[in-house]
Amino acid sequence: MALHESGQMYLEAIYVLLQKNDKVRAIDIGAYLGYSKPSVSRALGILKNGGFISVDSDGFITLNDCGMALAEQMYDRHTVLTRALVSLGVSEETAAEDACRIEHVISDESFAAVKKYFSENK
Amino acid sequence: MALHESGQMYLEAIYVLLQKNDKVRAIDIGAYLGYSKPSVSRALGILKNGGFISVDSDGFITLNDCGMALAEQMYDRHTVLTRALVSLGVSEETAAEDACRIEHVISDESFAAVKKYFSENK
DNA sequence: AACCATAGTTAGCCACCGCTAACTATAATT
DNA sequence: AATTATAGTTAGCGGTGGCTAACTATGGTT
Repeated sequence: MALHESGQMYLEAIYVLLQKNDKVRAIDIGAYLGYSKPSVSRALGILKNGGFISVDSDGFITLNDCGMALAEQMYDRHTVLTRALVSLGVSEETAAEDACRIEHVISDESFAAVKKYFSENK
Repeated sequence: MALHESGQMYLEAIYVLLQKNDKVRAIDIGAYLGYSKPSVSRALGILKNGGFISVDSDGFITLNDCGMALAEQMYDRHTVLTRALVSLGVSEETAAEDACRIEHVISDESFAAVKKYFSENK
C-alpha cells in the first residue's frame, strides 16, 4: 500500500510530535501542520486503514512498524536535506521549507548520493 | 498570475520542443509529455488565458515574454539540478527524473546556492 | 441538571490535473 | 465527391487533498 505525499507528511508530523509529547492526538497534528480537524480526521483514517498507525480508544496515536519506518525515512530525508542546503549557504528557514517539499519527491538513489556526499564533506 | 506545477511543466516542454522543431503544436506536447489530447488542450487554454503563450490560427504555439522567462527558469533548473545530481554519482536517468520534480518545488534561494556550488566545484 | 469547551466525525464544496468518450474541423487520399 | 486520418475541443469522471458547516460525544463548570 503506497502513500501519497500528504500521507508521508502526516506520518512525519506524528513522528516529530511523539518525540516531544509522548501522547499525540489528531488535534495536535492539525495544530502542528496548520490543517483543519476534518482534513486531519480523513488523513488519519487513511493511515489507520493502511495499517500505518493505530489509534486507541482515547484518540491517542501510535506509529505501527511500517508507519514508523516511513516516518523515520521522511525525518531522515528532512534533516539531511536541510543540513545539505544550509551547508551550501541557504538560510535555516528556507532550507527546512525546501527540504520539506523535496523529501517527498526525491528518489532513494539521489537521496543516498546527497547523504553520502554531505556527510563526507560537512 | 501564478502557475502551478503542471503549468510550469508544459511551459518547459514547449521550450524544449521549440529548440528542435521550430513549430510546435498541442499534439507534439502531448506526445512529449505522455499526456492525452484533452489534458494538453485544457492546460494550453490556461496558459493562453494567463498570457504565457500565444496560439495562432494554425495551432502553432509560441512563448510570450513571461512564458519564456518561466520556461527558461525551469529549463535552467532542470539542467543544473540534473548535473548536480550526476556529479554526486546519480545515474543520468534518475538524475533527470528527480530534477524534473525538484525544479518545481525548490526555492530561488536554494536553487541559487546549488547552482553556485556546483558551478564552482564541477 | 444545565451548560459549555474540547475533540472528533460526517457531509459536501472546490481546485488541480490526470483520463475516456465523443464531437468538430480540416487536410489528405482514394 | 466520399472517405479517412489528423488535430483539437467539450463534457464529464475520478482521485488527492485542502476547506467550512454542522453534527456527536465527552468532560468539566456553574
